[in-house]
Amino acid sequence: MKTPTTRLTSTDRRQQILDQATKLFARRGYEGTTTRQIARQAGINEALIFRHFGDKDGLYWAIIEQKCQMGARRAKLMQTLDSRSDDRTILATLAETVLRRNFEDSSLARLLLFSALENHRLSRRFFRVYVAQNYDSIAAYIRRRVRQGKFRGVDAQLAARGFLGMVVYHFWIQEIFGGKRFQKFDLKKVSNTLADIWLRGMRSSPSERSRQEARKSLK
Amino acid sequence: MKTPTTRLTSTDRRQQILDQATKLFARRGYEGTTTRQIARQAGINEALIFRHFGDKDGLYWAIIEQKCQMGARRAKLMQTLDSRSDDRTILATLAETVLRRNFEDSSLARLLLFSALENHRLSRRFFRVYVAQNYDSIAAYIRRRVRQGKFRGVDAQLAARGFLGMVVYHFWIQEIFGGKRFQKFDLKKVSNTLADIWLRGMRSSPSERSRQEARKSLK
DNA sequence: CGCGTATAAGTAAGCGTTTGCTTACATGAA
DNA sequence: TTCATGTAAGCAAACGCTTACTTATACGCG
Repeated sequence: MKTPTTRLTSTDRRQQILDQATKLFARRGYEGTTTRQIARQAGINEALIFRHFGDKDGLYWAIIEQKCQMGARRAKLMQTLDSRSDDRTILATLAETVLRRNFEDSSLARLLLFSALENHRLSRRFFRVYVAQNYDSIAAYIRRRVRQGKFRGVDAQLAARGFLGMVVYHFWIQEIFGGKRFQKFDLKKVSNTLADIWLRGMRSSPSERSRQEARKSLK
Repeated sequence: MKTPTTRLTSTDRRQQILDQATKLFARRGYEGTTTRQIARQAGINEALIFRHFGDKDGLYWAIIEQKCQMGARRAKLMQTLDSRSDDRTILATLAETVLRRNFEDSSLARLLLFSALENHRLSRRFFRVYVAQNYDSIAAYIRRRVRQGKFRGVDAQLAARGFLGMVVYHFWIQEIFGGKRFQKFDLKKVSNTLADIWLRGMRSSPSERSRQEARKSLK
């Protein structure tokens, strides 16, 4: 009866449970996933989950915690914004990276949405790491370009939200709402088009630019 | 013990259950809401729910069905796009209306998101009525303006998605992700700013416009 | 190196509770 | 009187979680 399976170390097993649970929580949400499902998916006894994580909530926390650490480490995505390329390249690259990452593995996005919708207490840090932080980076970039007279002087936070909005919303529509069943889009085309619209919308017109330069030379 | 309450007619009671259930499903999702909660919220016995709707799924269907009918009827929101105002007014008004409606009652948006995330089978029609249809209206508007030489010739579907993306994403961040706890925004300012960015990004430059007119006169 | 033992990985079984849902009965309105 | 509105009570299954128990494995000791 007993299949003498090789035992895993505590950390390995912990990680395996974490991985399987992440998949399920991302697919069906916290309330929609049972600890029994997770155990079966991981091929282990349910009790192991509780030994490792205390309770279901603890498991969920551990998942978010892990995703946050991964997110903090990979925050260098936003280094794109410091590159010396032109604005169009920077923004199209940023958009393409965000889209590609999410399309390759939508579980993080789904987890974020689920936790925001159904479990606000747990999701605040999640939100800060994956959403608010990115805004701040983009907003800082925008403010710099405004100071340099390249962008119009609009609310940087709002403009940043506008850009990410275009990009992330497109992903959500395609992936979460199933829009991809009706229409497919070329990733590069989407990135370029959206970046282009936003950029033209932000660039200061020549007249504004000369006014800005005039103001500068006064000081 | 018995409080001799006045009885409701079948349709009235049905509607009352629908209303209360909508609130709860919007707040906690399908899996996160129990039929007992709904009964208590409506101040009735649980069995009444099953008499009216068969089972929990039937109740959820009835809610989505009702919301879809309401959505189909109010599709005239998009008539804004046919008004004779200038583009800036049209778009800012559209944005403001979408934002105001959602901020006043976020339950529809939450319901839409929840059903997309956790119950894909039920959500397709929902998606078509509340999302896809709006795209088509805006895309048609864009194509018209492109034909008139006022907008650049970008993919209309994508551009429409970009515009709604900016607006709807802003709402989601504020309301669903709790962004409003960190920063509040003036509704009119948001609408105007986002509409402005998008519009400047879409307008054809004078050189393009003259080229377009040259092409026109050739025919 | 072999070996016994402590320790932690892993399990079977089932606890009390809640879940969606049903049944049998009461009661107000036409 | 009739019949649909409404309820009390509870069922089987599934829920999160615990307990009591095996068993593989790392490791100190001779």
